[in-house]
Amino acid sequence: MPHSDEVIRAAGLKVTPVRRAIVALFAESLRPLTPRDVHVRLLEQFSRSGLPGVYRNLETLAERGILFRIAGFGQVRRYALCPKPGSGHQHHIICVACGRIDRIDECLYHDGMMVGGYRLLSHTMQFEGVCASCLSETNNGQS
Amino acid sequence: MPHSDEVIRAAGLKVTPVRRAIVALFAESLRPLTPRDVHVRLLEQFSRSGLPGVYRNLETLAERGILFRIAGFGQVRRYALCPKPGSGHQHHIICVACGRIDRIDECLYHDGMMVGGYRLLSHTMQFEGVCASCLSETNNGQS
DNA sequence: ATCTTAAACGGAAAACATTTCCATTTAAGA
DNA sequence: TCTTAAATGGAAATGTTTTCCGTTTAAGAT
Ligand SMILES: [Mn+2]
Ligand SMILES: [Mn+2]
Ligand SMILES: [Zn+2]
Ligand SMILES: [Zn+2]
Repeated sequence: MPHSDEVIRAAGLKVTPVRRAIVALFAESLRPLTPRDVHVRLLEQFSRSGLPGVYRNLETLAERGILFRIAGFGQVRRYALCPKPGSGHQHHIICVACGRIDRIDECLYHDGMMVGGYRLLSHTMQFEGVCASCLSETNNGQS
Repeated sequence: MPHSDEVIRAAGLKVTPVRRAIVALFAESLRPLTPRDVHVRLLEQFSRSGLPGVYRNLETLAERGILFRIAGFGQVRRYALCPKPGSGHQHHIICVACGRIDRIDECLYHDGMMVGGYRLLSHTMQFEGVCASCLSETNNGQS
């Protein structure tokens, strides 16, 4: 009924209850989710949800530009909703103090540019830092 | 006998035959090596080399600043020799045409700078592109 | 309202990379 | 030599992701 169906259908995918729930989950979530996160949440609604189905759906949704696959924080994969379906790659930063993950909108690299003698085709980055609220709390923001 | 012993000893580690061979391997290798790569090469000299020992050694050598651990190219870890023991982090680029991996020496990010409202503590990056020699071969170097 | 079929599904098992455990060996300093 | 903490190999565990396969289902056509 909500908005998820449109997105799924527009991507040329079947609208299934599981898939609808997954997209809704990301639409509501403020943070990237791991396959395990998604699976746990799905089990609340579908007692027989399987992890392979979750992986399949997340990959499919990423291929269709609905989700973005985040790698590089540990060996655990995460996915985030694309701001608009089909919008490009993303970069993220994790706060070492509170674990929060945010999307970084600026990027200093652009595909096509020359880097170390290579013509750049794609790039991924992972940042670690201290978020604004943790900075102010712990007062190690300056000096 | 060669230079490896000094490096190992200077790091406060025992000089064992396996460890000496590992450091020598990296000193001779022009490219980063996976734990599996290292293990295969070790088996040529030590028929009873174990993979856990390889992992242990690579991590130990990385902790001591002799090797640098490269993550983010697929789910396979790689290690490269640090230009000088204790030199900082590295970034790498892989050629999608020939698979070659090179170290990138310039970097546009610096820890301490502000990124997306966070104070940056560390960062990793992985680049994909086409290397100079593949660029000239396939003549898709310009426009 | 059925029929048909490719897509999607769940469950079990496999595939991999990495880690843990533990008993044995060994480098290095006394 | 002697002593001991560090290092080692092998087996097994871990944790994530993938593959296989038989069953179910969404969606378009009848
Ligand atoms: Mn970018
Ligand atoms: Mn850097
Ligand atoms: Zn924080
Ligand atoms: Zn190349």
